Amino acid sequence: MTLVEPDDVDSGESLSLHQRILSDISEKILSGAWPPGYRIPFEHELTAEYSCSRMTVNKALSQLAKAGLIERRRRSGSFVRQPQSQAAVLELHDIRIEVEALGLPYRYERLERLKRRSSAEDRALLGLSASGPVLALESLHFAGERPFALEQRLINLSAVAEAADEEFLNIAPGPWLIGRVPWSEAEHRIRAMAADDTIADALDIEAGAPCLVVERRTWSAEHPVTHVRFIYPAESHTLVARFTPSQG
Amino acid sequence: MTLVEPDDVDSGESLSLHQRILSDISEKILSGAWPPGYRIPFEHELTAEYSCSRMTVNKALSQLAKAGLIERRRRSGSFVRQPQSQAAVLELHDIRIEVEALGLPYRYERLERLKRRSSAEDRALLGLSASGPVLALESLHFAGERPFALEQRLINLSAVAEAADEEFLNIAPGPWLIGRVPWSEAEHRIRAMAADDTIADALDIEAGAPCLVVERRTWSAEHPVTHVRFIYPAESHTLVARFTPSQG
DNA sequence: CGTTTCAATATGTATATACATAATCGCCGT
DNA sequence: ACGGCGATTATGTATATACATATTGAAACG
Repeated sequence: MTLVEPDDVDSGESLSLHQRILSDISEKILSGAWPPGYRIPFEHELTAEYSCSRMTVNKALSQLAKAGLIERRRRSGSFVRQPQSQAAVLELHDIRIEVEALGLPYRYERLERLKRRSSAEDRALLGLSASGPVLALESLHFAGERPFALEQRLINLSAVAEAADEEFLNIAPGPWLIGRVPWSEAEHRIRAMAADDTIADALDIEAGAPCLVVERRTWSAEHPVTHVRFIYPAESHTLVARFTPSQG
Repeated sequence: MTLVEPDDVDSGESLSLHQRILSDISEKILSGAWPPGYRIPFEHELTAEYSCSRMTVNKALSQLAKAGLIERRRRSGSFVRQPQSQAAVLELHDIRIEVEALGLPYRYERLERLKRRSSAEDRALLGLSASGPVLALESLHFAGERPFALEQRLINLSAVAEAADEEFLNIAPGPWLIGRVPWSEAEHRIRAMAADDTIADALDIEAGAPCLVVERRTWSAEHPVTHVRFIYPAESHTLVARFTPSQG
């Protein structure tokens, strides 16, 4: 199997060896270069590959195993796992589900789609250290006739290469990503915000009106996958607001 | 500070040293013996404590740091972190929120509360290796006058000692646990089930009627915290059912 | 021919060691 | 006093080594 020589990927600034092995291998798995069932190189081969000790390789592989990307079998080697079934890990805030739970018809509309090299802001949002290609998407989710949520999403194309070929006209990025990327961790942030002109226009509310913003960053084995920001008009969507303080 | 001598905790069967250090320390943190801000022993002290090498201690502490239970500062030591704010990590399937999102009045009722030594089944559900005290709770969540969901919960008292003193008459276990236990990982399982007599009686449906079962296991830094099973009558709650296959 | 045994192999865990890095403390000179 | 600078200290990362353990595959045996 053709492995990328470590020298070829030397664009990374000053990651630890351990981190580099980890991200190299996750990238190969997430990109599909190493499909499920594929036997990844033995520890002693990777030792030669990266010219480092077995302990370092072992630490990285153990971490990948803990993250669920690979499965390790004594005497046999380490194998890429089947992508985790969707039932195992739930995606929160699937807008379709939220909308339909309210008994309203759901509709999705893609507004913008832009492939670009990650800006500093993109990297901050995604939690990326190095620069690379990203896909920026802006979409609207409707509940009946009314705009229900504005979605601003960044997809890390280094982690999910196939997203570059998807127009996202008929499918929302969220559902598309589920099942394709076995995400291992997610971080949420919720806050209130006044709608600026762009948002107000998109959501058909008044500029300055309060909005609820839910941001989620998703990783797959230390590898940033996506950052998404859902913006809800406060009046039409008080649901998530109850998460914040109360709980009495 | 008085540390529990490793010899005193020798009831563990054959955990690796690394695992033992990890669970010892998480237990102290989760039980409150080492409060937020407390400086845990230095690596070289733990080295003496467990008579092992610094590498082993280091690996365990690094893992605890990654899980968010402690914060490590060079030259200063390692410190117990403030429990993660509720906004940082969302609790899914909070029944109150689900019910109120439907526009119905919410009510909670505790049915049973039983403190016992964990059975084999309890341990399997929680993912515990060793035996220990657990709290078994059964509760009902109402939407208006109708039962909305039956909750069967196990709480690992080794991880959440204070739960032993709570009657859970006026507060549901879910909200109670949030904010008290900084959970780091959760696993979900969704399936369909026919209601047996007990469930049918509790939910006021016919025996054999289809139910949706959502199970969640929660960990805090490798430490099993709780297992909960929500049982919804299929007709009254089609929301989560949409998670399963479709997504086309 | 089927079963048992044994050696080979890949991972699992632990050790001792070394050096890098960041943050703090205290000394010292102005 | 005060500000800078170096020594100290705790963690971060990596190495080489050793032995344990599980599993496979093949040889030995009844």
